[in-house]
Amino acid sequence: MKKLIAIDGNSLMFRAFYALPNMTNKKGTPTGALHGFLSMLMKLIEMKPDYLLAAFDMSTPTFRHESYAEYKAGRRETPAELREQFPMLRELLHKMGIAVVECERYEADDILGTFSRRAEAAGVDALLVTGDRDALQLVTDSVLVLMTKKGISETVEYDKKTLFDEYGLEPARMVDLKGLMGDNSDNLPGIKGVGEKTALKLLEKYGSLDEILANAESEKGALREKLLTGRESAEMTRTLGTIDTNAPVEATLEDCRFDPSDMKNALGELTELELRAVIKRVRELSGADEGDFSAAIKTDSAIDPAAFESRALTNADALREAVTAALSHDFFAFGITESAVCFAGFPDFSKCKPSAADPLPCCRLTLGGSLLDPGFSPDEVMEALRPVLEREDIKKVVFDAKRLMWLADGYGVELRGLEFDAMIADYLLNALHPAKDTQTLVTESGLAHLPTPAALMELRARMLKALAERDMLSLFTDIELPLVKTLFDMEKTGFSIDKAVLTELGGEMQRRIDSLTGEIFELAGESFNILSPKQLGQILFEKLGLPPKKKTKTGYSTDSDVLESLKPFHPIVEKVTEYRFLTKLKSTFIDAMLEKTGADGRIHTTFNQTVTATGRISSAEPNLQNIPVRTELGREIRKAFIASEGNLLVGADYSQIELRVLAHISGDATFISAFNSGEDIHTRTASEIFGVPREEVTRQMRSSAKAVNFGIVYGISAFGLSEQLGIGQKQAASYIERYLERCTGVRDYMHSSVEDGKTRGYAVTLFGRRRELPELRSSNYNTRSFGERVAMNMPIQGTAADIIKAAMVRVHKRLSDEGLNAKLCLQIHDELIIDTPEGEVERVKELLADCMSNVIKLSVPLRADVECGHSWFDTK
DNA sequence: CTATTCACG
DNA sequence: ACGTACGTGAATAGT
Repeated sequence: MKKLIAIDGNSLMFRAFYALPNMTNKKGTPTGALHGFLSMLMKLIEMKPDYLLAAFDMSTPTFRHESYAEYKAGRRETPAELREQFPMLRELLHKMGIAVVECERYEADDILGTFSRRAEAAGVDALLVTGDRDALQLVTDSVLVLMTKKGISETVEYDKKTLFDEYGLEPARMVDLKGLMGDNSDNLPGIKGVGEKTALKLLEKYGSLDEILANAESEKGALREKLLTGRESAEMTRTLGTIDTNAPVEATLEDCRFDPSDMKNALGELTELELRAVIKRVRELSGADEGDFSAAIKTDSAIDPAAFESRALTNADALREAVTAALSHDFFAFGITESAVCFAGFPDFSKCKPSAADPLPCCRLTLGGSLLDPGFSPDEVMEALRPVLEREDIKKVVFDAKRLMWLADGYGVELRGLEFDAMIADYLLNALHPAKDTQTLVTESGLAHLPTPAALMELRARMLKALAERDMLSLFTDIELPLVKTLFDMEKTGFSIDKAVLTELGGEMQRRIDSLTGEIFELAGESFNILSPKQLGQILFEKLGLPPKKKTKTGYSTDSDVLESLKPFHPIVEKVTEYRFLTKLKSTFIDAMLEKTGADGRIHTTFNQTVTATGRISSAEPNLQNIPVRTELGREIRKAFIASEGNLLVGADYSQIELRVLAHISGDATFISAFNSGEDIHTRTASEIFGVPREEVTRQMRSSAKAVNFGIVYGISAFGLSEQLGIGQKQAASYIERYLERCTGVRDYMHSSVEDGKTRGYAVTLFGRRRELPELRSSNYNTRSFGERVAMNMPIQGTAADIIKAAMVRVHKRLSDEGLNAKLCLQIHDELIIDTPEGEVERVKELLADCMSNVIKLSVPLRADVECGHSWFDTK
């Protein structure tokens, strides 16, 4: 359902002004009303209206003045400080692309009324925003009123029910109430001596003003007299209080269509007026912080739906015909939903623009069928489309190709010839806010209302252009797009699991967990849920009186750092730590993996290609990228991840890839020489920090240096490093200082990555991948500092992600080109695992190391360490 | 649905 | 004076 928000501009400005009467900017210009109005406006825009308008009164007399000269007489004059804010508001609204609506002889109320009726007629929901109770008469099932209270600090939303709950009246009777009570601010008399209480009582008794007046005689005493003498005055008040829902407003609903990204155009004016809080909100809501991507693919003219109305294919002949036609085209754009398959062929790219003359209109196949349309079974559809889907030379244009590959795979059909995946392109253009489906993408770019294949083709054209403008075409075409198929094959291959190993390990753990449970309850003197931080906190800090270290939002922190520091105080702490550790391993890894192992004895994870802000891949359901390795017991779990029958696992991981990337990007002489001469990088760093020869670096020094190197990659801070190392902040700061003194290339990189981030608005990897950095413009110190660390970290983590992705595509291609049966099955950020027939092991080891280390030439060598074994435990 | 905790790179 | 290391996903508790 589309939504209209209509604001009574005068009402809101008055209330905002009286809430902030003295606010001015540095130049002394009053801005309180503007500030209040715009803050409210931002809240309204968060509701994502499709249409938005601000209605204003005109200064000239209205039709109400014409019939009643005293209308609104005796009002205090508008203060000059408020009056001068109106033209500024108009200007701002104009720039923001928000319709300003006025109508000679009518008031803002009437405009709201008129638009609410127009919206109703167009099937659009309306929300009327005002502080004026008169608007409540306009409430219907699809028209709500958002009433401001206490100035503008609070709002109450009225629908028919809440209105009835409060007044006991239908919306249409609200004017009767006003007719009886009158309205001082409008100088409408109503009936003298009748206030809200009496009015409501009478309305409840008689139902309407007309009935009350007709039955005036049956009332007694003073009230009877009042009703009889006030009759005409009440009727006039009601007439004048009735909002005209048919005012001759020129602007149409369509004129009020709203696009948040247009608001960017007002940023200049807002800055001039020093409306800082508003600027921030405008930035966020208009997507100004997300670069100009939406503008780049945004269209002035939406696709004419008539030109691409999809033709329903209702019989086998029509389907065959459509498929035959598609086979003679270069492009095939399609989408599959639960109930339908939509597709269209296109002769070539230049003609993919919508035109009524398109030789192959979109076709729609109903799955399952209905009374009017028998529909096709999914099997029939896939079988019919097979020749098109499997033809490599027919270019497929889709959203989320990997999902479609799985879908086709379910029917034994292979999707070949992937040419464009809008989900991937969108991710490259806007990694922070990836679109969930075609629908969102198509509608948010203003292209069309429906995700038709035609709209998809148009999207393709715009996105390719946007990618080209950003120098991201190669990243898209050579890495991300082919990676889709690589990841699909990896998911399909899966990882073979030895369930017996897991079951055995799980049993051992459970026995230990059970005995720990008893010991903990014994030590605590009661039983409780050890996994509940709340209950555990009570036991540790209240019952046993241990000293709390940190607090969380909700209470005591009981994380592993805290428990570590509490170890000396009470024997229960160590037990709890072990209990936590074991239950974590058991439930997250043992139990979950057993659950996720399929009938084929394998786990098929899902690789997400569009979730991380840096370009990394993520793994889910289950996550195979966080299988334990750091502890001895945890690592045991890897014994259950085994090679297929007759195969071995060949695994390789990049050695220090992020520091090597840092060395390359920063051009730092110390790092480059260290890597080129094959030194241990942490030892080298230690020798720089502590100013001792490399031979004299102790284990302790090396370990500190390692933490510093990590810190550098994350965007160093003295606090973070001190936390990590358990040393003072001063000491940590001095490590960093000495480090940056010695590694000036790194120091300059840290500085310039932040500067570049500020000027460009985004961070970028060696391969051209971008991440927007809205945080750098924040007025909040913490947010801004975070932005700075991200600016330093993203190019490093992101480039490393680019590199392994490129390597994966290469490995995948070579395995297939060279006719090997080895299959990539897992990627863990800097590590690749290949399930390899024993006879291919040597070739695959070589191939893997070669692809990984030679995928790109940096100023330092990329080293990949290769291992092999029967289980993942052994490939280390 | 959010907060906390903890597994990985 | 402030309050932070970067990037993920999953289990659990508790609202």
